[in-house]
Amino acid sequence: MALRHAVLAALLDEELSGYQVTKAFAAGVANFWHALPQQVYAELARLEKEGLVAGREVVQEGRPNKRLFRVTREGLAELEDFASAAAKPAFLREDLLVQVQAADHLDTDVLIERLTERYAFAEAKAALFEELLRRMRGSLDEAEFLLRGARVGPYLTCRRGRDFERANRDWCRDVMEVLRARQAAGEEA
Amino acid sequence: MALRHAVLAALLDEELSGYQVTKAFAAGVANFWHALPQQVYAELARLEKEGLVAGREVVQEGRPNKRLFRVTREGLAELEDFASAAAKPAFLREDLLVQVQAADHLDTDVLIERLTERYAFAEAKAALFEELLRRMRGSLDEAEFLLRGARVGPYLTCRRGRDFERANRDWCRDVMEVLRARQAAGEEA
DNA sequence: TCCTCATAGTCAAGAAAGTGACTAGTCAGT
DNA sequence: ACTGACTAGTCACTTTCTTGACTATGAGGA
Repeated sequence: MALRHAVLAALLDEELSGYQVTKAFAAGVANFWHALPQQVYAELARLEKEGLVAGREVVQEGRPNKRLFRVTREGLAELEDFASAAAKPAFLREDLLVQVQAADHLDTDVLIERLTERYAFAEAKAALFEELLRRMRGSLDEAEFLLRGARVGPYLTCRRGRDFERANRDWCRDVMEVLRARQAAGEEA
Repeated sequence: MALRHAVLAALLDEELSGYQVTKAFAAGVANFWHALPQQVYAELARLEKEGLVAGREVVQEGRPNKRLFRVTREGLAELEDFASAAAKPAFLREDLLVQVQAADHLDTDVLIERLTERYAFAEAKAALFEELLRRMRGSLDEAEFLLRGARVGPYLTCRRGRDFERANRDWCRDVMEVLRARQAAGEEA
């Protein structure tokens, strides 16, 4: 049930609309958690019913009205509770890992296509995170920001996201190199 | 539906019992996918019903009988199909990331406890993967094994697992450093 | 003018994953 | 004699996640 805590964490620093929260959890920019709009709205409704977040209607002109949510005192207590319990470590769970696991029994060229796609995706996502980090830092250099900046939490998680995608990119590169070298060695024989 | 393909991939190189497959997917040694015994057995049953794996009973003395499974031609075709479609990239989805995201609103000492736990876990798991890699390599050095060893697939996924846990460990270390430095700076002021 | 994108959501259904409990025999140690 | 760990599984249930479709309005471009 970490989505509920992820939503709470997202709302800590500013009041956001449900729509804005869904954007934060969207595929491209999910810097610390990912979820679809339907999940987010459902979770917000549950959180509001339980009094962990409070919503208020904001009437807008030129576009649909929206509801802005903020975390209540009870919501913060819930988060503190969550943080006080041991976090369960996550597992790597990638389709591509399954495909590479079977590499010795599959067509190398097909696998290299998959790796190339994943490489490009990882590269793009790492660049996006890098850009987000730059914006969070503002004019400060990193060491300065980490020591004195407001809100390092989102910065630190974003950095993990960037490094994760960099690691994915590098792994894809290495695996492609290995597969190509073996292919060449095989043809030679 | 990647568990089914993960199970197929696990059975590619050798005939295994359901129990052995559950061990391969267990928390400690899940080098490319993770699942509980119940999930594994259920998936094996489904795969057998669909003719993607074939099981045979092996009578044992001194311990319960077991069923050994192997991948059929249809099963391999299914895996090839799976590999020919684009793999969907996974997201980082860690409780600890949610906790760190909220770092600016939570107690630093509590968070450092969580980070210390995760650090130790990551370190242990990375060491386990390292040991597995050593065993897979045997007497060959890595470059030699990657070029000429049999079955590099499992080796490459295991390496990703090791690097993932190393990255987790390093991130935990860095985050703790940042949080401690801010704590010290705050007390000083 | 039509088409698409962005805002701001909602509903229903299904697949996948996780939890807890339980059977049953063997072996090693206290 | 009892306890706990290992082998080898199974049943039932719940939560979580994903898929797909659908409602509105307004702005900008071809």
